[in-house]
Amino acid sequence: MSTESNLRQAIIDSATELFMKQGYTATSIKQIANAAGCKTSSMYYYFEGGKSDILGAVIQSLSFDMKHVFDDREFETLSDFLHYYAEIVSEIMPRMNRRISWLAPEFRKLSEKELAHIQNQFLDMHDSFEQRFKALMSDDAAANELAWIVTCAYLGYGNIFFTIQMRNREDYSLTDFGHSLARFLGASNA
Amino acid sequence: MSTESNLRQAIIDSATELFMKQGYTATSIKQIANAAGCKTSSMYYYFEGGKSDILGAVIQSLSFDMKHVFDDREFETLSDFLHYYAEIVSEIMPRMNRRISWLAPEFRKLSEKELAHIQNQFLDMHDSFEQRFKALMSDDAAANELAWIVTCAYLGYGNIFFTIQMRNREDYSLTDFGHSLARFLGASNA
DNA sequence: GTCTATAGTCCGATAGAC
DNA sequence: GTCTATCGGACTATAGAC
Repeated sequence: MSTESNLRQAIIDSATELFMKQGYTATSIKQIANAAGCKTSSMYYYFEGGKSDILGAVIQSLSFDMKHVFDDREFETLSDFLHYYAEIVSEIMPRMNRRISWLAPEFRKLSEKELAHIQNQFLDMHDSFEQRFKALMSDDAAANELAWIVTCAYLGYGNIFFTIQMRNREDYSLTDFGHSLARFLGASNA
Repeated sequence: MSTESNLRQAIIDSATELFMKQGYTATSIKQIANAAGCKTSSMYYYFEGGKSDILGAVIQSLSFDMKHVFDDREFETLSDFLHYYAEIVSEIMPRMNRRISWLAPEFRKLSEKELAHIQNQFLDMHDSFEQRFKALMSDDAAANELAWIVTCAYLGYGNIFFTIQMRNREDYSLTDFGHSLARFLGASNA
């Protein structure tokens, strides 16, 4: 079917998995080669720039697909949407967070293009909220602000409870968090 | 005055700075030694376990001191407190975020004790909010929820705008964010 | 306590056979 | 395209002089 290289994709997939587990610096090209089923020298055929070229390819392959999740749904109130979103995001975010948390210490090394690619994932999340909120609130500026609050709140939850692995207090699930948010912010629409 | 070792503290300080700049894995013990003004072999006198022992010492030295900032202030409403906090946190959080963001990919390597030490920093932030909110709201359970929302929201802002270095849209400052939060959540008290 | 010297390992990368 | 073989360098850690 496809004439695209299997090995190239195998390298990207293996590298993605290893970077998520160990971080970029802690992962050696030998580990990537082993996981991809080839020798380190073979990787230089597809990635002339070596390890950093692989990093670039991995970043370009990251995509979160936030928007399409509720493109076909309509909501009557802000509260309805936020409660519905609380359920949806509980499924999506753990994976999303796992995919990018290892990147934080590497930002200094990234090219403009790679950095912009990651940033756009966050902007997409904000814009996805903003578009919804504008349909449910009369004040466009307020919809923009609220979209930032919700984005920051959810990504902060991800930061604390996934990245930091904070589990030693009574459980406070992502779903619980979402519904709390809906309750407090939903009132602002009235 | 103090009979404590100067070199030991110099190693911790140098390591802290380098870890913040480059991350733990990317920092070599030679770099730490150079910055501390000694040789790598000397570090093994104070840190028998080598590099990972230094990491432990650095983590133990991290402290954010959130509470005392407004221990002597009283607020009449939730909104008053959140608006005041918006200003305070703008000064504190950039430094706080810089101090811990490099740690994220290292959590797998940490001991129970070191992990708990970091987690307690977040719990302290939440508890600091919760205590305030209980004095300003009638519902204790709601105060707890709101404290999580605010904590997650602020640490999410830090994640996005400091760690991710997202600056390519129109400015949305930490102070702006705080006041937006105060406006939306302050209404919940009425 | 701090040093010099060095052991031993792993790293990223390249040359060249097939 | 993928391999074997190998280079020079950087790394963590240790031994032992002072």
